[in-house]
Amino acid sequence: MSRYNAQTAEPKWQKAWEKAGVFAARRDPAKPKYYVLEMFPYPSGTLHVGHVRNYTMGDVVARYKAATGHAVLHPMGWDAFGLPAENAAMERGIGPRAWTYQNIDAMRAQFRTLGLSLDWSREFATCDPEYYGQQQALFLDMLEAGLVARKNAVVNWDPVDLTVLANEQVEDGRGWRSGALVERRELTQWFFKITDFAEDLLTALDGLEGWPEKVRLMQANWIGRSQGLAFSFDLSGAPEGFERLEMFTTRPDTFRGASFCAISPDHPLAKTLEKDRADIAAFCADCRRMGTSEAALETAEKVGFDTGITAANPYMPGTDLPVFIANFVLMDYGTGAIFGCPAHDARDHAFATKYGLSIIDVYLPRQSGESATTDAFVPPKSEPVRYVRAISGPEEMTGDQAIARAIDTAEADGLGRRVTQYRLRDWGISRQRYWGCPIPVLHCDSCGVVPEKRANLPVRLPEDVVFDRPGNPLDRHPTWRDAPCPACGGPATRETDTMDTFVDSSWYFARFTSPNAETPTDLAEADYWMDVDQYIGGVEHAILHLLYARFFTRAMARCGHLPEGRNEPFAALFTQGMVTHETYQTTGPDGRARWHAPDEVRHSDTGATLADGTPVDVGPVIKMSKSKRNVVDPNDIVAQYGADTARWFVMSDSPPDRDVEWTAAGVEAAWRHLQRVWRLADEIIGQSASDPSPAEGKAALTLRRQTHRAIRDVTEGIEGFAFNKSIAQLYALTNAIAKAGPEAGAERHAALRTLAILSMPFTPHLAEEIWAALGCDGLVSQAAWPQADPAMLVEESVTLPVQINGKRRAEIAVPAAADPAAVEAMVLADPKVQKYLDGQVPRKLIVVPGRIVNVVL
RNA sequence: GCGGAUGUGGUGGAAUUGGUAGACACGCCAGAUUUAGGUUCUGGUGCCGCGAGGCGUGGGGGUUCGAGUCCCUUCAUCCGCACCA
Repeated sequence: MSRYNAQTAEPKWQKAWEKAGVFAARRDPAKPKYYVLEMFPYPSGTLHVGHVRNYTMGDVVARYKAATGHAVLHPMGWDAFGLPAENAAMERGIGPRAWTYQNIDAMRAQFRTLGLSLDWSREFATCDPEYYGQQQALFLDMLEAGLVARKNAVVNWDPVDLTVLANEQVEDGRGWRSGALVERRELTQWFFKITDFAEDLLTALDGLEGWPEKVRLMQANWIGRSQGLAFSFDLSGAPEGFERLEMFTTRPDTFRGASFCAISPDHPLAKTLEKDRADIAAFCADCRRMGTSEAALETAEKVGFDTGITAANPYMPGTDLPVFIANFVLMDYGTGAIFGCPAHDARDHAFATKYGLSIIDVYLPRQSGESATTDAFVPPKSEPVRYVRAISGPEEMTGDQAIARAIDTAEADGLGRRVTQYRLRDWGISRQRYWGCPIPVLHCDSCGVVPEKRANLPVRLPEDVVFDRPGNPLDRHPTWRDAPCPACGGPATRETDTMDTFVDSSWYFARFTSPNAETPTDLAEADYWMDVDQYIGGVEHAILHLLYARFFTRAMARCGHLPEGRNEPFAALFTQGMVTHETYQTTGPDGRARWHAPDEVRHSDTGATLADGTPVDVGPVIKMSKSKRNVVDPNDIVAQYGADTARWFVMSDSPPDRDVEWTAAGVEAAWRHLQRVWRLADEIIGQSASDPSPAEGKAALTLRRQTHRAIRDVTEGIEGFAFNKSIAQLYALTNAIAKAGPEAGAERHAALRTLAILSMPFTPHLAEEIWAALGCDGLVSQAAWPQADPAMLVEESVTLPVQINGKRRAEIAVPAAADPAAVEAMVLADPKVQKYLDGQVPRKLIVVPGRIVNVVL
């Protein structure tokens, strides 16, 4: 009996696939196309088991689609720009470019050992000048199409690292790396005008039926469309130029409950006031400091500063509403100014209580009619309430009805207009960093901002840079920075900001359709392959990456780089779960906790210990992370067990969208199963060679039925992204073949052939090995997927459970085709049923054909 | 606070969508072979009960001939978003 040796078999088949060019994507008019894509990896340098799971999922789909007659595109590339390369440059003196390409080489080699059905001929990295040069061309096209804007934006500036920080890089008002107090700085930045597409990006979500509902909802909330009224109140006591205060509200029905107005500390009025008033300046400074920390924001008390200015509410003649500067008003949303209605908004209520402002009911509960003095009364807008201070309309209305009427009235009175407001903001893409795609524009003293000539693309990143001090090395690289103005030829300087790396990942899927084109895409290729039929990746990209990609397909279509109307990049999206592992901890002599890697820990009946016997605390099962050291290196697994074992394990047990716990026992089980399949194949092939008995008889027929059921169920599992169920069915088929024994004759041989094809998407190397041993032609990776024969799926006889008053009391065997009346007779004749009947006549007899019988007494 | 999910054996999870709850796997128990590679094979394994039988899908109620599945209510856990006017 031979043993299956993954270490020799796997490289052998990988070479065979490569030699035959099995996975090269080819346009084929005779076949439907299928584009399957997993989110491309960042080349950190090491593959982790999360990658193995993610890419195996895509591989299962790709291999299955190829077997079912599709022209498959399944490419791979590298999301290669980004900050870690610069950090590496600073920490170890290796250039970002060298570091990145070295990582790519290492990871590609690791990927190769997994036996993924990837078309490597299309590989590229986003830091290849051939790629980012086309991205620069896209930028220029979008600039011409009016989709790019240049405007000021406030950023978190780290004065020590000389860099902009993301919100999450600011901790307690300090930079995460430098610890320096973060400043708010206004910079002129480049923006993509994603808000131009806000409405379309929102409404088109309805058509994305292949997306998880959860992700669609998150995107809808992010875009945040709301209808409301834009209006203004006249101010008294305000500085010149601020005679009116522009506001936006979604609840104009509560106008007559207004008791104050509030503006953001960043509002132009606040900024004007703070110039002459030290107390206001101090208050605003306080608010801004708070704004940098999320935790502080959450717990922050609502505070305001009474400016002494008042606003006149036209719907409450004679009242003067005090105007506050308040820490809870956002400049980024609406106009940065609100009116407060304490009776019907919890936050306004808290604010009014604190500053002794009046609380005026606009509407009351229909039944109790109680006033809202202790708590804000905020019923759903669809619920009818009793209006006591409506702008117009009957006493009883829903909030929605009252809002519509209030808007109509305000428009008729010339006091405001109906507007649609979005939460979505334009996408700022400027990054003050080196390792990114240069923005292809120059700044000329006489011509202003000038786009680079297309002939000069790509604007390459200079290679002779050093990271010996903070800041962007492009800023201090005169031979790169200084260049002739493309318009007048005079002296000019290059834009030294580079693009957000989300830009790189917003169109790579389109580039894969024609990775060598002289333009961003080849329209004919894009027309054939796009959109991506199945996209797979982590839910952490549910908002930004996916929204930006959706924006880019629209922008590219407008610029002629994608076929018109092909606006959605991903027809179907699947968000996979993470790989988790137990954590292991000991307490060192210094009293500090230490984390331990799984391979340092020994398990026995008495508990977990280190090699030297030190007891180990087994902690919770959490996402694998370097800091907790609960990681498993795929290299080790592949070297020890082979790629098929790793693939089989990560696809089994847990549904793909849930987390899966990596356990040594689970890997062992996968490995044992694959060995068992091989032993079984070995035995059957040996026997059928000497004894090719015909596949008749009962055992053969049973096995044939089981085989066809397996075809149906494994296929269903793959189609439904329930790979764990497919795996369970493959286990069941293996058990069935083993159980059938030699009396099933040649049927075992046929079942084994089917098993080889059905398991090919999961364990392709072993499948090839069996396929070859069976003497089948060609590669199983190119074999056609089997079809379940409907005749083999129906049973001739079924066992029906019999319930008496809903409790299962007996079973009867009936022919599958038996009609209900015959079944009824058989049930009543059954001795066990008669025992329970005890002479009574059933009131009712329910026969669900093929399912169940219920006798009601 | 708002929004969304998820709760099934010792464990991961199945359940034809209202029709035999626990497929498949891990683990465990018993037996066989005496296995040299990380054995393999057979049988058993929801809980209580010696048994007939009873109970059982987070808890409580309801609809139904029949509920893991539908409705109401409640608890727990997880995720997303957020001073969004």
